[in-house]
Amino acid sequence: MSSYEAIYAVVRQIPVGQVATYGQIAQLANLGGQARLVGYALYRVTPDLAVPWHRVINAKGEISESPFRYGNDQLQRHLLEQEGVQFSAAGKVSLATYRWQPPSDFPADA
DNA sequence: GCCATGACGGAGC
DNA sequence: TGCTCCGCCATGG
Repeated sequence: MSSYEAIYAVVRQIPVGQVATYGQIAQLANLGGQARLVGYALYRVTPDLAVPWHRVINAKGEISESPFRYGNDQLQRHLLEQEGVQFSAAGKVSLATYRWQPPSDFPADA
């Protein structure tokens, strides 16, 4: 059993065409902002969990590469582009445009 | 049970 | 504007 369940649950709430930052996920998952745990959780996520990990990026709107993941930054970018997310020339996402805005009554814990 | 590491974030220089 | 350092918590050896 892992405490990552909350993290996965939150990530699964991210709608198509939108993205969320690690810090945002951490907050929604009641981690208080411990983005590291989110990154670690996504690090050990597997396709079996059916978690849209590709919609989670860092606070800079960039995709963090992970050579150990089954999908590299190229795949993540590709998946996002398929969902309608546009990347800047620097390979960054406009958080101001695609950042997921969770409802005020988001069931982070309940 | 302790030590080291990790898809980050924010402040400081 | 860009880089570096510290902090936070959980997992793995």
